[in-house]
Amino acid sequence: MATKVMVAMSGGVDSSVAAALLKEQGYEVCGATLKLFANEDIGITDRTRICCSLEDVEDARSVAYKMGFEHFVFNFGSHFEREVITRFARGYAHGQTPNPCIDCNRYIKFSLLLQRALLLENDCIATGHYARTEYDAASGRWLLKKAKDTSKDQTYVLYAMTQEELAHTLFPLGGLLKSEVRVMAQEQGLINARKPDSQDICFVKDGDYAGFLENVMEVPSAEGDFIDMQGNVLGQHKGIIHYTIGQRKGLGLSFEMPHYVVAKDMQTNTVTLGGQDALFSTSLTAGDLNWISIEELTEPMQVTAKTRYKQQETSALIRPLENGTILVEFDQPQRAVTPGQAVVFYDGDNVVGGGTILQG
RNA sequence: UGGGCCGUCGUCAAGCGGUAAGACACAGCACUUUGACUGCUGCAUUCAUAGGUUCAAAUCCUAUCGGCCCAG
Repeated sequence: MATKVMVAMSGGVDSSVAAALLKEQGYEVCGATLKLFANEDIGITDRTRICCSLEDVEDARSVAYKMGFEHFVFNFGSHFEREVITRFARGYAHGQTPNPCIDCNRYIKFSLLLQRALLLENDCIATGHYARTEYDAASGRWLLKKAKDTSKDQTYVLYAMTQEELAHTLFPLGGLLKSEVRVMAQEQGLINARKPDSQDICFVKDGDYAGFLENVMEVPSAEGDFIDMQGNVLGQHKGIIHYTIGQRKGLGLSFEMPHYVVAKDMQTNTVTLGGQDALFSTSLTAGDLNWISIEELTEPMQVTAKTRYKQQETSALIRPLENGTILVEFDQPQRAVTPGQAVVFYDGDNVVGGGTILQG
C-alpha cells in the first residue's frame, strides 16, 4: 500500500513542487494549508496581501486540484497566536530578538500539523524546506542534513526537530537546486511558478515589526537614552524593541564612523552604541537545546556553528554547563551574537543540534 | 563696548578666484522564510543674507544678521 503523506502547502512554489514530486514518486498525497491568523488579528484592515492570505490558500488549493489530490485547510490561529506571536512579543519585551520562523516550525508545522496528519491516517508529512533527512542505522538516530543546494539550505530553522518528527517528515526538495524547482514548476504548469519567495515575518505587515509589537501586541516600549560604552548619553531612542544587537540603520545619530547597537538594558531602558569592533565575541551560552545527531552533549565537542540563518559556519567547541545550558567557544570572534536568536551546530552536513542564545 | 575669529547638505567637513570632495545620517533597491549585517543607487544649480569687484566668486570687498574667543 502506498505511503500516505500530507504536504504542508503554503501556496508557494517550493511546497507545490514538493507535492508534485511526491505524487510522481507514487505517494498517496494530500495537501494542507494552514490558516495561521486572520488579518484583523494582526492589525490589517485592508486587503493587503501577505502570507496566509486567501490568495495563498487558493493557490495551494488550485495546485492540489490540478494534481488531483485532496486539500485541507486547517485553522491553527489560536495555536499560532499562543506559540509564535505571543512568544515573539514576549521575547522582545524581555530584550531578546526571537526568531518566529523557528518557533513556527517547532510548535506548528512539525508538531501540530504532524499530529493532525497522523490523526487523519497519514504516515508522515512533507514540506518544501531545503533539507534532507536520513536514518543512521549505526546510531539508531534520524539525521537532519544540509540540502544539496547549500545556498538555500534551511536546516538552520529546523534544528529544533525531534527524532519523532524527523522520522515522520519528508523533504522532497532536499536533493534539488532552487533553479531546478523553478523549472519543474514551469513544466508542471503550476500557477505559482514565478511567485517570489516568501520573506519577512509573515504576520507583520510591511516589515514594521516594532509597530506591530506596540500597536497590536501592546508591548510597552518607552523612549530612553542611547549611551556610549562609557555611559555618556548620545541621544534618544524610540524604545528598546526597535533595536537589535548589531543594528546600524535607524539610529538617526551621526558620528565619524558608523555606530551599531552593542547592548540593550531593559532595567535602565538604555541602548548602548559602539563601533564595529565592539560587536565581536568569542563565546556564548545557549539554552533550550535540541540534539539531533547525538543523544545528549555530555562532553566537549568540536563542531562548526552559526548564529544566524545566512552565515558561514565557523569552527567552535561546545561544552555542557550546569542546568542544561552549554558554552560555545568560537575559534574566530563572531559578530553581533544576539540573545534570543538560534545557534546551530553542524558536523559536516549533519545538524548536531542547536539552541537559543542566552548571552553573547 | 573695544580687538580677533567664524558662518558650505540633517550632522561633521573639504574647498582659499575657474564653475560644490568625502564621512555619518537618511531614502530606495538588491540580498533574506526572523530581527540584523552587507552591497548598489540616490541625496546642496548651491555655499548665513543683501549689495559690489571680475569674463568668472563659496572663495575678494562692503554692509547686515548669527555664533565663538580675548579684553573689560
